Amino acid sequence: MTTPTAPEIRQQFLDFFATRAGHEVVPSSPAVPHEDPTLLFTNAGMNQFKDVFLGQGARPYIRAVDTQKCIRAGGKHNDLEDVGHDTYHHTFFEMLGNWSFGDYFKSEAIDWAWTLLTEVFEIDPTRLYATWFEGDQAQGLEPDHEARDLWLKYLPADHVIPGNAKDNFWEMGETGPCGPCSEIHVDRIGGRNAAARVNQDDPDVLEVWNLVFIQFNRESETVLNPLPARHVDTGMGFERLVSVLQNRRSNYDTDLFAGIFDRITDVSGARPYRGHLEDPIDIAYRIIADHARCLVAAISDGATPGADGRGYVLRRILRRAVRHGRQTLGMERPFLAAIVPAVVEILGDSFPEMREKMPRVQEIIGQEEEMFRRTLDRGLQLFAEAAERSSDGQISSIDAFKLHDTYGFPIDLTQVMAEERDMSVDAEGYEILMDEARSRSRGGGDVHDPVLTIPPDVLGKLDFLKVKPTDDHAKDLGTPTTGLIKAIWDGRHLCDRSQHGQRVAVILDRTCFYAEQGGQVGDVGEIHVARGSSAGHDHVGILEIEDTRRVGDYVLHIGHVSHGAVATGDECEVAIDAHRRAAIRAHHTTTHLLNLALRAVAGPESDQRGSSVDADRLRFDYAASGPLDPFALEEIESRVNAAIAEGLDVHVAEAPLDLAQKVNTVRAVFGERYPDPVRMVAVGPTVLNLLEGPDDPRWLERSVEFCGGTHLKNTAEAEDFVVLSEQGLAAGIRRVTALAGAPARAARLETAELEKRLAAMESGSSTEPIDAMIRDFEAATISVVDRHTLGARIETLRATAKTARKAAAAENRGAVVDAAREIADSTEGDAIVARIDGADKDALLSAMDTIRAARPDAAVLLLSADAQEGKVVIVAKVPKSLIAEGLKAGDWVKAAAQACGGGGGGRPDSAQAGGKDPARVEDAAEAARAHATASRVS
RNA sequence: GGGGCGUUAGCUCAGUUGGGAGAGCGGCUGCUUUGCAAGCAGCAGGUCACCGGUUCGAGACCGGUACGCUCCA
Repeated sequence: MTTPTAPEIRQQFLDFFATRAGHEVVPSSPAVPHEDPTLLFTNAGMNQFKDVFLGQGARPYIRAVDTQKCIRAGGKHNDLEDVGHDTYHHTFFEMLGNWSFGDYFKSEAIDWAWTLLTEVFEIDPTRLYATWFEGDQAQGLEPDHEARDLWLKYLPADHVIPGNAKDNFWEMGETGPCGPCSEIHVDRIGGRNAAARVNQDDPDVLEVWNLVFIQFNRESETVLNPLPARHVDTGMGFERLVSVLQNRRSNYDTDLFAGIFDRITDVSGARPYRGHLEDPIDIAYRIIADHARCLVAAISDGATPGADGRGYVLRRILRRAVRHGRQTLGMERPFLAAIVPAVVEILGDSFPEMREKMPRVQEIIGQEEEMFRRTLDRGLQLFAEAAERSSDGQISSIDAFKLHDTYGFPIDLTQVMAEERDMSVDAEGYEILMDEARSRSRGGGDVHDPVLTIPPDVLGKLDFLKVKPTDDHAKDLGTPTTGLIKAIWDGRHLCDRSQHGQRVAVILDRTCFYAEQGGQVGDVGEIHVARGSSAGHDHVGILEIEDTRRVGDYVLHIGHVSHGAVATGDECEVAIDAHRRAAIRAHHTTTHLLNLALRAVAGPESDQRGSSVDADRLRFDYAASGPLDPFALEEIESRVNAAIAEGLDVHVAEAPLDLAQKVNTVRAVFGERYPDPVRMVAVGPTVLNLLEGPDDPRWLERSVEFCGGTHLKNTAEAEDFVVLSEQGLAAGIRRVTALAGAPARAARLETAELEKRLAAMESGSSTEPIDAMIRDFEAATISVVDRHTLGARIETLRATAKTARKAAAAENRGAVVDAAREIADSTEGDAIVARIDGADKDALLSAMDTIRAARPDAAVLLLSADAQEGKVVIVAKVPKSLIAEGLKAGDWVKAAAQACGGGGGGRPDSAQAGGKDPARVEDAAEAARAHATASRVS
């Protein structure tokens, strides 16, 4: 028998379920889940079907088979530190899976798994073991005898093993769908009974496949409810399967990794990979190969290394790979980008996006590696300082921790470097500090608002109660409508009624509210119950709606009862805040125009990466390698305004997805899944025009997007468009913030106001201080284009004002120094007290220098009254000889300052003070003279 | 999401208990020279990120904002 290759094995799996059992072959969802912010990375095959299990979504098929890109490197499943040290941990792996959505269950799933493993893959049946759930009394869970009995059809009793809740009861999270599971394990050795080694982390007896039977929803730690529909979710680790079928003892000894190892050998010049577990060089090989696969998968799906969230996880992975490459394989220069093609060579056929995005992936990895090099350089310097400080040959725990926590210098590197200097590191103290930091940063876990969503079993109940999906066709018009209250959800229960002050989510039979979706915020507004309920009660209630969300096909109106009470069955009048909606519509339509303008100005690579459409502004995030210059921003602003001036009609219609995607100008959002039929929003041409001639080059100048949002009827209604700012969000992602409609008009007014003031200053007809102008200018909400032009003019003014100020100060200082000379010449005694009005602190100190140059042995106290500013400045210096006689500068100025409503202090030889009452400056001078005399008498 | 650190001249960074904003490199000028980062002297260059507070007085202390780095989840 010839050894099958990895691609062959993958294909056999997909074919088996597709041809024998009618499964739909579904592509992997992205390894970076754009739609689910609660999840750092796709970490299991079920992620892309989560909405189905939650009862919030459906698919056109009830059986599916796929291979899913998975990353486990952050959050709950974190295998990062294990990778490299054993034969089977990965940060990136493929999960093969077959799925039943309310269709087949345990018996079919187990039969097919057995057939595939023993007949198609020809695994020796005596090497297979199966586990089943033994039940858990504490949680009130029954044993899964059904699964046990199904396995006993194929396996002898000593190969069918019971397992506890930890191993054999699968849960999606603390709450949510769950159920018993059954694992299949393979003994690589054979010819023995390995039952005792199952689930013992024995590298030769490993779990290959987990069959999960989802039949409950967990509401809380103690409450489990049966699900309306039961599902099957299976997951088989592809790399493990390949190692078994290729008869290798390590996942890393398969053709999934060989090509990557060869490439690392070429790039590093190190000796080839030998596959030893303890060998540092082989460990480095495994780490680099695994991490390279992970980085390629994540970055080609749109993630970028960064400072938080998934970006931070990627940064750590990259740094770990780079460190092992440098420390162990001796690669001084950036190398990781050069490994990428080897990864793409192996995985690119299964995941075409890797091939497509390869140049960009290499660019991002190259930049990040360069950045890490700078961090290391800085760390080296700080390490040297820390080593210098150490007196006992040990780097202190505080230094080690600070190097790590504040400067990102990894602890193991600190240890290596310490050893090179025959020093050690206080690792225990470091761990204590690290634990403290960890518990500090835990703390505030976000409290999610239970009213905002509805768990699957309650959704099932709604279905049972025949609450139909909300008809929200009226949302596009947004005009007031009437409806019936079908359900009230208080975050825990469905209620019949809700009273004044309560916060609830209300489901109506129909609504004109728009639920948050596609970046557009949900509507706010009011729901009035004006008449009695069907039961004839005579009551009135008002709901203030603060937010609108969608759960499955229901629209949730979230708010509190501000007056009276409301009950299910009530008829109500439904009205959104129409002014707010108008601003939102203007922002949404101009967001589309902005997207188009960006493509024209910044190039076709500037894909949308996020969007927020609110009443007071819009934000648009896009992929970009660098910032937009002022001319590009001006071009974008004027392109959008040109489309507004044209008065183009906005057409909205649904179209079959396959036809819609053929339209040449459509720009789909990366990683987004679109429904079929899809809703098209076209600015200019009608949807019919587009579908009839999808290749018409004229469309390329028009905006056409797949979008569920609410839009203007005609671009002219937007009136104006203003780009507020353009800034970097993360490496490779930039954000444009902009305004349209009324907020844009306000911005233009503000610009006009500033321009008027500026012009007055330029012509000399205004004496307004430039500093006030600059403050207002910086705080202003105005177009970035206007900011640029006004900014240049302000800069000119500022430079002029600065020169003038300096000249005035120099002149003043000249006059002050002249006065000082006179004082030096005309004053008797060795304690000089004199006034030089109109001098600021610096000028007064210059005067001081002048006098002391002429009279080195004299103590000098100078006062300056500034009637305009309303204050008095006092400085004093006393030579050593007079300090000895009891005259201290600090006391001296204090005595003077107190006489004119102030205070002050300083050293005995030099002090400064201030007073608040210029009218009493002569009193202050008198007090100073008195103090000088009195202090020296005593 | 929660911490830590940073932001001072064109660049790299000092700045002690709050009391006159500094160094090195770079720039300009002059001199001396002209073999490897030349030497000497002089000069210019700063809303100490921004806003508010405490104070007679803030680069420094307190609060907030922005940006950057970094750690943890």
